[in-house]
Parts: sequence; structure tokens; C-alpha cells
Amino acid sequence: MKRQQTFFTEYFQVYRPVLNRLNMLLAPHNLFHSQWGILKLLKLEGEMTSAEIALRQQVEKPSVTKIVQRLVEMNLVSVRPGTDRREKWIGLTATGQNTVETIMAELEILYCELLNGIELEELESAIRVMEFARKNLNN
Amino acid sequence: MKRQQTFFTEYFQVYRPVLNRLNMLLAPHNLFHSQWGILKLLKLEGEMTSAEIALRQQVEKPSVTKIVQRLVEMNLVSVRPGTDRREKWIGLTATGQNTVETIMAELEILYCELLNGIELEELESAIRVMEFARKNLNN
DNA sequence: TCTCAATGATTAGTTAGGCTAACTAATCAT
DNA sequence: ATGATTAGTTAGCCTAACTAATCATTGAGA
Repeated sequence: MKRQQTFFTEYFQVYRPVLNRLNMLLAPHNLFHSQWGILKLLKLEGEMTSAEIALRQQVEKPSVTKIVQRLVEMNLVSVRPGTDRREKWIGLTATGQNTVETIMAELEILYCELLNGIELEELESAIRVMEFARKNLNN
Repeated sequence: MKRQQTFFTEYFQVYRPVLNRLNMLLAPHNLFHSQWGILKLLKLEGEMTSAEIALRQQVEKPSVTKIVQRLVEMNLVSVRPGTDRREKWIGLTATGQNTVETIMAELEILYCELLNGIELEELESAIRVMEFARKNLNN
């Protein structure tokens, strides 16, 4: 088997375990993985429209609508109309900011634990490989 | 942001694109990602029981039951009773073997394309990092 | 030997989170 | 002004996961 195949085999093999662990960490906050994905995006990049979230998360717009509605109900994000009145700008509430920061701190611990003992240089290589694949996929 | 966090951020960010691409490749074979996961497992490791598939794929047993039922309907896997009559051994049919081989060949091309230009040494690093994380997660 | 807890698998029912198709509302370009 | 495009939503479907409960079989101990 080619090493490229080994890479993706390993990639998929580690996905469920890491997802399960992530969901365990999110459960006390009543959040699921995809909700967290959007919250983190809004934290890192500030408010944006549904369409942009969809693009960034590589899902269709209706999927975003549904998740954002839940996040609004939970008072983690809020929506304000844009000057282009078709647009709705979605951003974190104060509660949302706090929640994201708390979870990020918890995640940092988890992630460091999981990779504790890995050489930094290897980590950088791994990051580069995945960035590379993602750029290739976007074309 | 710590590099460990960057790693996992990048890891999750590449998941949807790569999954979408994989599903595109699987669609002509009328397969979905989770079905493919089980088919590949059976190809690499030979026949096994539902319980073992569940363990290996890190999902609950009822999830396996449902997917295997579909694969049996599609004549890709078959089930034979074990000497312990509670057990059912699940394995690829001849058709299943062929299908898996075909898809593996297609995937090899895709995977090599996606990583074309990456140094082999970097690839090895990335594989090691993910293996390492997976082992850590299993404890 | 008989009982009963443990194990393997299934059934039933629920949920998140994807999708497409079809829609409304607003904007833009002729 | 009007036709096309864009942003977002709604409705309805599907996959793929989950839990709880059930059935059948096994094996170990009284």
C-alpha cells in the first residue's frame, strides 16, 4: 500500500475516536460538533453571513440555517440585519464569547495531552501536509 | 494558539472537503462513507463479527447491524453463523471483493493526486502524529 | 443439573446534521 | 420597469449515529 493511502487510512481511522472525545468534552455545554465548528469560526473571524459560514464549513446553506437557529435559541449567537437587507450578520453574544473561550481552554488541554511527546518538527510537517491536501481539495 | 491546537483545527477543517470528495467517488458504486469503512475493514482483516466491527469502527453495535444489512442486500457481504451460535461472521462476497479492489484503485489515484508534491518524509511524520494520537485516544 | 448473569445481535425509536427543491425578499443590470 | 441574480428560509428527505429494550445463546456456580 502506498504511503499516501496509509495517510488517509490513518486519517479516517483516527476521526471517530477524536470526534467521540470532542463530543464528550462538548456535552456538558449542550453542544455538538458542528455547532462548535460554527462557534469557533465566529470567534476566530468575527461576525459573518450564513452564506460565508456555509462556504467556510463546506456545507450547504440550509444546514447553516438550522444550526444557527439552535445557537440563537441557546443565546450563543445573535443576528443583525446588514445594510444589504437580504443579508443577516451572525455573531457571538457575550455568553457565546465566554462559552467559546471556556471550551477552547479545555480543548487546548485535551489536544496537548493527545500529542504530548510528539516532536514539534513532526507536528509542523503534519500541519503542512493537511494544509496542502485542503488547498488541493478546494480546486 | 498552540501548534497542537493548530493541528486539530487543520485536521477538522480538511475533513468535510475530503469526505465530500470520497462520497463523490463512492456514489457511482451506490456506497456511502460508513459502508465503505466496513467494506475496507473486511478486505484488510478478513471476516469478523458485528461486535468486532463496532469496536474497530468505534461505533455502537446497532449502527453496524443496520449498515451490514444494507451491504447484505447489495450482495457485497455475506453472513455465516459461528460455532458459538450467537455469533455471526461477516465477510466479503466475491462481488464485494471486486468492488473493494476497484474502489481502492480509484482511491489510490485520488489520494496520490491530493498529496502530489509532498515530501515523503513529511508524509511519514504526519502518519506518525496521527498514529500517536490514535493510540493515546484508545487509553 | 438448573439457574442466571453475561454476551452477541437485533428491533424500535430518536436525534443531529447533511442534502435538494422550492420558495420569499431584496438587489442589480439592462 | 422588468428580468435575473443573490441571501436566506422552509419543507421534506436521507444517512448515520445514538439509547433502551428484547431475544437467543452461552457458560459458570450453587
